[in-house]
Amino acid sequence: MIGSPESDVREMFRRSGYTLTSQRRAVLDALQDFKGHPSAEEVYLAVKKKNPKVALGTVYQALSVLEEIGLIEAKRWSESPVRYDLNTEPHYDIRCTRCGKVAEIPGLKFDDFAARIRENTPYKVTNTSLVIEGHCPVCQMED
Amino acid sequence: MIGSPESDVREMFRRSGYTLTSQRRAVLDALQDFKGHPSAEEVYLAVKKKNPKVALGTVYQALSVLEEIGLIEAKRWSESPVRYDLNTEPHYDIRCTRCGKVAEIPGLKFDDFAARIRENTPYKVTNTSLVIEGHCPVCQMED
DNA sequence: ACTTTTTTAGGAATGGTTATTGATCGAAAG
DNA sequence: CTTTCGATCAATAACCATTCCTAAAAAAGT
Ligand SMILES: [Mn+2]
Ligand SMILES: [Mn+2]
Ligand SMILES: [Zn+2]
Ligand SMILES: [Zn+2]
Repeated sequence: MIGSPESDVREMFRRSGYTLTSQRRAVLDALQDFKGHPSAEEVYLAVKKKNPKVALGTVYQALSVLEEIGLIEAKRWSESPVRYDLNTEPHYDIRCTRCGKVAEIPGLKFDDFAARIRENTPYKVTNTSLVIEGHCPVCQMED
Repeated sequence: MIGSPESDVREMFRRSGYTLTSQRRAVLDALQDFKGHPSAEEVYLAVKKKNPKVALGTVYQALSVLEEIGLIEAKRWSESPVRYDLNTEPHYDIRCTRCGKVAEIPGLKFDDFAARIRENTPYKVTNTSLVIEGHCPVCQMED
């Protein structure tokens, strides 16, 4: 279920109490067109093509609303701005540390880390995420 | 082997080709005294107590040298500056998202992620790290 | 239509980190 | 010892991603 259909988008907004404004719609569309894992800046540039007066801050805000209501996910790597993912199904992404390209890793499934961790710490575990880096096929050729 | 003894420190520097300067020593000492997982800023403040004329940039530089030669490790969480760890044995740390405290999770061991990942992507996997967040016991009481 | 609330554009500000530069240190050679 | 010359340093400017601020615009409520 990549890229929720129109009705789902409306429903998510309705339930959250946020309004589906033209800017938020534009950000969502840009993300859809982009197909990859763009940064806020990249989303901004894409959105600006259709509506040149949208502000970068608005894109950041829209992204965080979209994330909050569960339509997109934010993913972080250490040497990169946050990247956004329309694919909210649980999956892992790997980022090339040479060219920055992000790719999905299909079929990779680990059993829940949180359970194991909970047995070993008095902390209440609220979030775990596996950060994966490497070299993409193209960049490997430069070795 | 937490906090390598003097001879090890010297050996690591010798092999790397970097020189063990008084500033780098001071940064290492500060890290030792601190005992936790301090940020560059915190290391800087600690170092300044004994030598008020060190610059923040020098601390950043020293930390990256120490990391490069393998005496310390840098760890990242999303809402925090990089934190440094004298404990270079493989282990996991959890960070409280409310108060920022970082604690080690002893006895937690996952089998190598990289192998599993490699089977599912054409990327050459160079690095994986598990980011863990939660609420510490103290902060849990505020619930 | 009027009022209240939410969202936006534009731009300034922030925080963590890196880059630049001229001064200083320090090991090795003479 | 001195001189030399690269490594390192302090100080400070620059950088980048992101957040914050504010007045204006848009949307929602009545
Ligand atoms: Mn993805
Ligand atoms: Mn640790
Ligand atoms: Zn690449
Ligand atoms: Zn806490």
